[in-house]
Amino acid sequence: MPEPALTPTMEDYLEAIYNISQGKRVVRVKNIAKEVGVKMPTVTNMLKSLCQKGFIDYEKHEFLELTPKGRKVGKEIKRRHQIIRNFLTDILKIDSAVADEEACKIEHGMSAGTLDRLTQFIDLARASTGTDPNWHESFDECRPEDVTPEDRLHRLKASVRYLNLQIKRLEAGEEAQGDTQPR
Amino acid sequence: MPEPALTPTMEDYLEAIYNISQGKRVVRVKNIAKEVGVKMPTVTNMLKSLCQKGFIDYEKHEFLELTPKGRKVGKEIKRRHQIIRNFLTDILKIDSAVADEEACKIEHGMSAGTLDRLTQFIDLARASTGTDPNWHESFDECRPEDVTPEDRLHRLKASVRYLNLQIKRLEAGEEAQGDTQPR
DNA sequence: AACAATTATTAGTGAACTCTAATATTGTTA
DNA sequence: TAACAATATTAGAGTTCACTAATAATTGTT
Repeated sequence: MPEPALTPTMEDYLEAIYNISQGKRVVRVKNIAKEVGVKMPTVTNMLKSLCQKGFIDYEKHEFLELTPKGRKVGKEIKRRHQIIRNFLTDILKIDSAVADEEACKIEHGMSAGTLDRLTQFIDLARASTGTDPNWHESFDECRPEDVTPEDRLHRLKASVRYLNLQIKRLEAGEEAQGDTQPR
Repeated sequence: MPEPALTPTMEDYLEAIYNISQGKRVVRVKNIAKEVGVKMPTVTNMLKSLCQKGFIDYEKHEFLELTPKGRKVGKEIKRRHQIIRNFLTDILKIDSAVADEEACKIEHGMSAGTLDRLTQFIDLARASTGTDPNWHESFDECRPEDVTPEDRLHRLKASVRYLNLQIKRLEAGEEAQGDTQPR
């Protein structure tokens, strides 16, 4: 049985409906149109299609609601959006508006597995800000103009020393472990 | 003057043509079809459109070539693809095939600025493997199946090679550039 | 209750991208 | 070179998603 064949566009609509239904007591065609960035007739068309596919309950001029199936999708897409957005703003320090815009386009192209991985990464990177000021900090100031070549050279050499130590340990059959956090 | 209005799909075709023209001496409709994942008539249609827009030189049954304009686009999209792919495989440790697939979908949604930022980040994360034992290590460990010591050794050595190259470049007074940003 | 304003739907169109089936061209080989 | 195989194009059609213009339904106001 071929799955519902949900297009990225449809996912966007479901996400929009999900978002609106969180903030307002009724979901209006007008609101969806604004959120998605299309005209109202386009929304009406899509609503028919989503209804027929079982993602929303919809009868014209009446209330419109996500079905459980539709809500699940909407929620998932929103989750993806936020994870990607977080990565862009918190890690890459991209401007918030730009991050939102790009998250919209990216969110349909990543699998759940990759998203999970990205989440783990963000969490860990955040946690690391405390334990190691280096990487995160220096990434902040890593804009071409900010880091002097000497700085960078210094950092690179330190890295090489560390890596060579790790390699030596590994080759000696030891468990390679960070010395600040032995487990 | 409104820009050429290049759709993501068109970008994919230009990337494909660019890739093929790197490996083979002639670019065939058949090859493009395979690379993009469509049937031949679909390619023919697109070729007309790309030719009309000035991205390729094309006359039916004859040789087909990217124009400078088209080559620029193809190269840029390929660059994006590789940066994203590198992030997915090297940082998130996503399986190579999956990474490729997802890079395809994501590559059209990110601005040049964000891509640059991501490049910087990848470079730094690689360098940080040494300076900070914590974040990167433990991130490796949250992986379902653990990395084998051989894998790790391999990776470490690659990092050292990479870093040494960077150092050499820096000491030679060159602009230090990551291999994620081939310009 | 009647009218105006807001909101929503229909009807008709068009662009982008894909397909299959049929046809044409080019290249190869006996 | 004639015939066959490989490659490419045309013709015609379908899906998805967007639009404008016109119409209808609902809601708010006097």
